[in-house]
Amino acid sequence: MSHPRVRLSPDTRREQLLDLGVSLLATRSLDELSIDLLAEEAGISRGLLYHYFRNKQEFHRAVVRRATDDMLERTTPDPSLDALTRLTTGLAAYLDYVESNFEPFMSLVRGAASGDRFLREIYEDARGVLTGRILDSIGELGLTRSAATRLLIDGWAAMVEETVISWVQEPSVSKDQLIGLLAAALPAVLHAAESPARPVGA
Amino acid sequence: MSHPRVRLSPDTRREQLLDLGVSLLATRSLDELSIDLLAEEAGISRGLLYHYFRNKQEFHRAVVRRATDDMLERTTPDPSLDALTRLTTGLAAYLDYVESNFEPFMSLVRGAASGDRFLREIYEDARGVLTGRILDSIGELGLTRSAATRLLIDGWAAMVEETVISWVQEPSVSKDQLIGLLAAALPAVLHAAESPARPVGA
DNA sequence: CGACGGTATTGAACGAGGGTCAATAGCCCT
DNA sequence: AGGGCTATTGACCCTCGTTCAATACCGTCG
Repeated sequence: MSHPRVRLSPDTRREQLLDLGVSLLATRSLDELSIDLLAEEAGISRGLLYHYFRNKQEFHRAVVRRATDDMLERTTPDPSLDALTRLTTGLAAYLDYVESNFEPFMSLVRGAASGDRFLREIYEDARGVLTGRILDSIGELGLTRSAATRLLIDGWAAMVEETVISWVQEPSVSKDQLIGLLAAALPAVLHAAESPARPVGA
Repeated sequence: MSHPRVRLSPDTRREQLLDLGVSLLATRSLDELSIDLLAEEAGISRGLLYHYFRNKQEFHRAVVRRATDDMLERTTPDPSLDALTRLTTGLAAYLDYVESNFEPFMSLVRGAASGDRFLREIYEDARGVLTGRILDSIGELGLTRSAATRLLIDGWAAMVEETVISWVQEPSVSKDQLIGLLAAALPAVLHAAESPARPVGA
């Protein structure tokens, strides 16, 4: 049951551990990813993990960061396309990613919400990249900016996330319809900002 | 340092522990709410907690459920108002709640995302109540239902949540403006569903 | 008003899991 | 082939959740 000691280069070992960590998220949540389990799966001792990561938190952060980098890379739109097509293909790629990596993706979203400030930052950075892509396309999409634009785009992103998660678990419309809905919701929300705000009661 | 033993009725004790749990969330995240800390603050031994709750998870769930019940109660709209006013006053109450209970609120949202299935259920139930209120008002708001309505209302709720959290941390518009934006976004999003979906590339 | 009994409460003990470190042994280099 | 650098180990400690038999508070009844 005990493995022979195998000596790898630091880079190789680190990569192995991160890759393994991400793949384990397919069947486990982040806080079920214990040092014990990882060491067992990697065929190393628990102690070794601490040569590569300061503690479990930092390891978790590194794993989540790797997963989000992967997600961002896979959803990068082709810059030669026009803004509207970038939006819809970006949404399609995002949807595909969530569909085929549901558990790791949920770990990202969950981790975001966990108490850990750094995990939350990783998540917010990732969302920032996604919304940044939109923000950059605003002019080309025929939309204008206001004080609330950033806020609303972030809100729209949250809506996309929630909707996609719900849809993957229970598809109530076709994939193309969903993409169409979400794409249409973006200008709809931003236009809502331009109509005067109604004063609230009292 | 050790307290004299105090014997309370089960109901009183349970209430005390739940109330204390909720109030401790004001300065701590859910997973920083340890048995040790709670026992210390309550002036009881750790063991006692296990007469009232099966384990820590169940205690956490009970605390979170209490916090969400509180939130739902405080944001219940006056049924004698018309639908649009219910919407805006409901949003205003929600905003007020998040403002004055930011940390406990974040614990709810965070817990939702944590690995715990039951915490997620509590969160989804709470959101379900909020969106149910909207769903019930749809006709009165002059909106129509389609296959995607539920999905989009959930999405809109996620947008509200995200936007409100961002806004509380960095108010970039006035409170009334924010409420106006969010209220306007609801019909905007639902109308977007009615325009035909654009087919996606390829 | 005092003892008595039910049960709320305790605290010591256990186990699981994170974190540390001096000792060990693979692999590359000459 | 041997030696040295350092990747790797495994035993140890500590924190924290959890259990349970023993204890003592408080309402009740004589």
